[in-house]
Amino acid sequence: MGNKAVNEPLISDKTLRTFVGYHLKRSFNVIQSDLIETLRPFDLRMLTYTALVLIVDNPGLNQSRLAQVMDIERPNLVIVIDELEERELITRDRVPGDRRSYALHPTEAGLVLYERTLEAVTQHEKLILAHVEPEKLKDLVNILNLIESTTQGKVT
Amino acid sequence: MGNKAVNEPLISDKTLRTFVGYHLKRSFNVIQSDLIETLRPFDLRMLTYTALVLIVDNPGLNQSRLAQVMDIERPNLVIVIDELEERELITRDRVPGDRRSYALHPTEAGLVLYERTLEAVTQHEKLILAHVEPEKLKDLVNILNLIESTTQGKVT
DNA sequence: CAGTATTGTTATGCTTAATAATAGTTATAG
DNA sequence: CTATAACTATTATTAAGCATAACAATACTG
Repeated sequence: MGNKAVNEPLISDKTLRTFVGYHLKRSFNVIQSDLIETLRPFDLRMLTYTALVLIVDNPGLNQSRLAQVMDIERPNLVIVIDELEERELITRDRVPGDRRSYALHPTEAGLVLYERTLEAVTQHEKLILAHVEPEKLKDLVNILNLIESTTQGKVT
Repeated sequence: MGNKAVNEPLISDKTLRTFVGYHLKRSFNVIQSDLIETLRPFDLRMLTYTALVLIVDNPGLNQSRLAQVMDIERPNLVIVIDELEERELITRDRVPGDRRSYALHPTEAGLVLYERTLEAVTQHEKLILAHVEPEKLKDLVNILNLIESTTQGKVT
């Protein structure tokens, strides 16, 4: 009997807590863990999911542009696109004007998966943020947009 | 002449923007990029820096406890501690009561590096967040704390 | 046409993070 | 007191995420 915690001296992260980045990381970790679990049944990782969503929302875009928007290097996108193509969720279509690049389009299966995951992800995020007032979430996003705009402006 | 952007069709991430996690990640990336650059001159990575700070703030803690607070697995902490020890920034001291564990303490050099990096990191974060009102940063941290508290409560 | 830029790709390395298995040590149950 | 369980640190291995260098095919430009 007796709580185990009595043996565990409390650790202070007071210095780290003075950094906004530390709080951002910890909060993101909570959301990310949930997202990974949410995507698991669909056999999607965060990157492949992000790519799928962007391809559905912007059919016909090429890999360079997609990598730019996703803020990753082109080489890293290749395996993501490979995977989506192998699973027949998207197609790499040659574009008449430029034989170097591919136009990326979702397949029917891709669209179906998009719809189903969108619903699941939306639902899960709603659940995990249920205890935060909607008003505060709006404020949060507004402030985060301010921080984002420090460097990034690659997306409409 | 002529803006290059006319050739680049605008890409929409409107679906992703409906997710708070997406904004969290993008904001964190801005801060993280800056932090990595800030730590580079000190030859510290984020993990080693975090460990150093926590050891300075909580001298004598052991690796299990530290891993718990840092939210990583114990095996992953070993190399971090190895590196800090090799650079003589911390010591692994045997504890009289329990010959299994080590008590981690900062060395003089560790304390000095701690002070110097703390100043640099604080300064850099202040700069990168200069265009966000202090009031909003306070709100931000409060809301992030709410989100953090969803799952995590390992730290004082 | 010659030289340069772009697209996609391969190869490679680094950082972060997880799991499995192990040795040494401590705690506990019978 | 001995067998078993639990804990600490470690090694090895794996995978995700992200970066750079180099390259072939194609397109652009002076």
